[in-house]
Amino acid sequence: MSPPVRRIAHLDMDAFYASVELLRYPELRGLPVVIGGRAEHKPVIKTNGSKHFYKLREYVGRGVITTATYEARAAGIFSAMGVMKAAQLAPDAILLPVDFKAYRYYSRLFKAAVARVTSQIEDSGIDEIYIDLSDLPDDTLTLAKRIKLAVRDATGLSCSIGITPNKLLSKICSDLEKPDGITILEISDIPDRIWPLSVNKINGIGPKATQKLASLGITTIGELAKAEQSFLQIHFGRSYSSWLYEASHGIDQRPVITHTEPKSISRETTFERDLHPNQDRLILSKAFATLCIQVAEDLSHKGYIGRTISVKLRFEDFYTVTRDFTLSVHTNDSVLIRRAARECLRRVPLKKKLRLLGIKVSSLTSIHSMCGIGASLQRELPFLT
DNA sequence: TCTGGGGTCCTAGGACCC
DNA sequence: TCTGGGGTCCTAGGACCC
Repeated sequence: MSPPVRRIAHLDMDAFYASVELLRYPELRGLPVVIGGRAEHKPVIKTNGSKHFYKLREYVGRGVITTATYEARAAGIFSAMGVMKAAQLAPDAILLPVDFKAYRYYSRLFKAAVARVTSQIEDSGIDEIYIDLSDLPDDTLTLAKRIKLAVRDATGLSCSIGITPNKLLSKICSDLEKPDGITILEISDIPDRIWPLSVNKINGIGPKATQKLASLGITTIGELAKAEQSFLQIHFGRSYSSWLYEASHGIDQRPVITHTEPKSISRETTFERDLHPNQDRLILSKAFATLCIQVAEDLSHKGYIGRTISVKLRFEDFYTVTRDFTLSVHTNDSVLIRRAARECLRRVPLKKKLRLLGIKVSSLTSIHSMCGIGASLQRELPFLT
């Protein structure tokens, strides 16, 4: 007997960061607005109460777009595009700085609203979730409408929902009727609705795999589904090729995971200008110390200690290296983290200018889980007392 | 006009142990 | 003197995602 067909929803907030900003600045509705760049481009409130918004053409320097309103997307602007490039496409688009505190607040609001419908929710980033509706009595369209209404009531924001028998298909479908859409698909709809789409619509097929597939004459999911498995295996290896086959046929058994523990906590920063390892030594070591302190604070706020410390360096030519060092004990102490990170740094030849510096702590364990440990171990962990 | 910051997962080689 | 696998940990890099 085959297992019962599941009903898995993927909910994706529409242009989330930009939409949150429009709640704050409703006068910008209908205009091309992009979120990104550095913090100093906050709107200026004039003495007569009117606001001055920065435009893309006024921006100088590094930075990328994180979100754009649908009006700005119409000009060809997308996430991860350099701000300077976006400025060429739409010089008069409004530029707002990112405000993660606000987005996290609205993220909590919409997730809490959905949680009042069902607790079977998997977090999948700040603006999207998977929901397992299998055990709910109502029909699928009714549930989709109820969830969208709950999100709108709680936040004033719209979202798009895809509902299919699994996460892979639902993730594709939530994107099909954006914004404010509902897409419900069954397995039998795959040839008509999924196969015409480009392979990169599959979550897990990124730029590299897309390019490689294109070089093999495969651009749509349907073409991928018709490819010989032995042919794919030659080019992608056994594990990835069998996943490609299953994905293209809409096969995905992954459950909705309602709770996960973080695997790593990190901080990194891209400098305003590339820094020379010697001439800018003071600036660099200040940044290095700050990152260690920030990671240590993040760890203790979130209640974790870790024992693998990593540094990440990105040079002026974008070449990136990482080094890590595993301590014998877990820690959230910035001094221990800095000491280990410095050991990592000594293993990197510093010949070129630096663009980015990052610190990561992994091999995490929650301080909660350490509560029952014996006295001998506690002596090793003085920061717990 | 180059390309942010926070993550996850996978691969692969070497050390080390049984 | 030569020849084994299996399992786990550590380290480094890369693809991918939001």
